[in-house]
Amino acid sequence: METSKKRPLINELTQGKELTNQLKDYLDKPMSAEACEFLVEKILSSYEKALSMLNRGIVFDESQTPLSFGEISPTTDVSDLADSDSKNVFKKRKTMAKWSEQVKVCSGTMVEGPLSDGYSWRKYGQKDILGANHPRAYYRCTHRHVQGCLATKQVQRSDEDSSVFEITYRGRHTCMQATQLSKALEKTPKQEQENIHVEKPTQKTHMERGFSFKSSKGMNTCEDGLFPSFKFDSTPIETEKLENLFYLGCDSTAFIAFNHNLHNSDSDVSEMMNSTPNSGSNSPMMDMGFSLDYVDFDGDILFDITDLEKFV
DNA sequence: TTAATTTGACCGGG
DNA sequence: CCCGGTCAAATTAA
Repeated sequence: METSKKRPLINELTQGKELTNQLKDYLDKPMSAEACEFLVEKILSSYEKALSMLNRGIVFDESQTPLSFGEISPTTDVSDLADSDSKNVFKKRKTMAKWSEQVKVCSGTMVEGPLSDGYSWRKYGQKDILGANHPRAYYRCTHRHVQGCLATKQVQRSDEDSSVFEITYRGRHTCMQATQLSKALEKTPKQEQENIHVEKPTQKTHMERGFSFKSSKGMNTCEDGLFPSFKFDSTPIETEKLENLFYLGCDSTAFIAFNHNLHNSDSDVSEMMNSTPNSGSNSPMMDMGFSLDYVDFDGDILFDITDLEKFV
């Protein structure tokens, strides 16, 4: 690998390591969930960027305001959380991971299927941007309403080189993609499957369908409607990438897994912060059985708290 | 008939 | 008020 590409990679990994050390130091001390979440957020962000560089040979990252370590204080009071849920949501928006990649279209083959970056996206808007020759397309995770996954991306054709697309991702996926989901169910013992709790939200009409565990057609598709056909000039994607899809509760409270093997007696609603960058087929999460519950985007918890007790 | 895309309206921040 | 981002009704694709 050329040095020019190695450097940012090393930096990213180093930052990940330092942040992890920070988190480790804080483990024994009283630490607010918020601060913890923030740190984990940064760590995952680092690794994601690094992986992205490796996977695609792509490059670049801007955006993320550099982390000032002083911001994270173990003394940050948990009581802050109690009175400021709305503030937290606001902060969440601002601190949400954001990173960019430049993807070059393979000029020859126009026969290739639609681009897949391993996730399924749904286009929700397109805008002409001031000073840009091409419009910007907006995508959100297909599972937004079903699983509350807040990940989005923007795609914009480069002005200079129209074979280059700049893709800006915002927020990590908290959803389980279809492939992940079926895999999880395969490995979940029958009895535990029956315990999987499905809450049907009643407050939001667009969520009334509830969570579906059966694999339906179309769930595997990863459309990228803006670009009917092109592929990466660097090859690796798919399987390896797909193994890394399952992130829980990194950016948001949107998707929470409650595990009965965990004892959270002293915390009421404890978010599990658990990324499972497993390379094999068995993630710890998958093996233990869990329930999936809704939380709405604004942070309102939609499931009945009494249901929760069955699982903790 | 359902799911995805298109596209103008809408909204909030600067 | 302008601009970028999102919503949602209408339209098209599956």
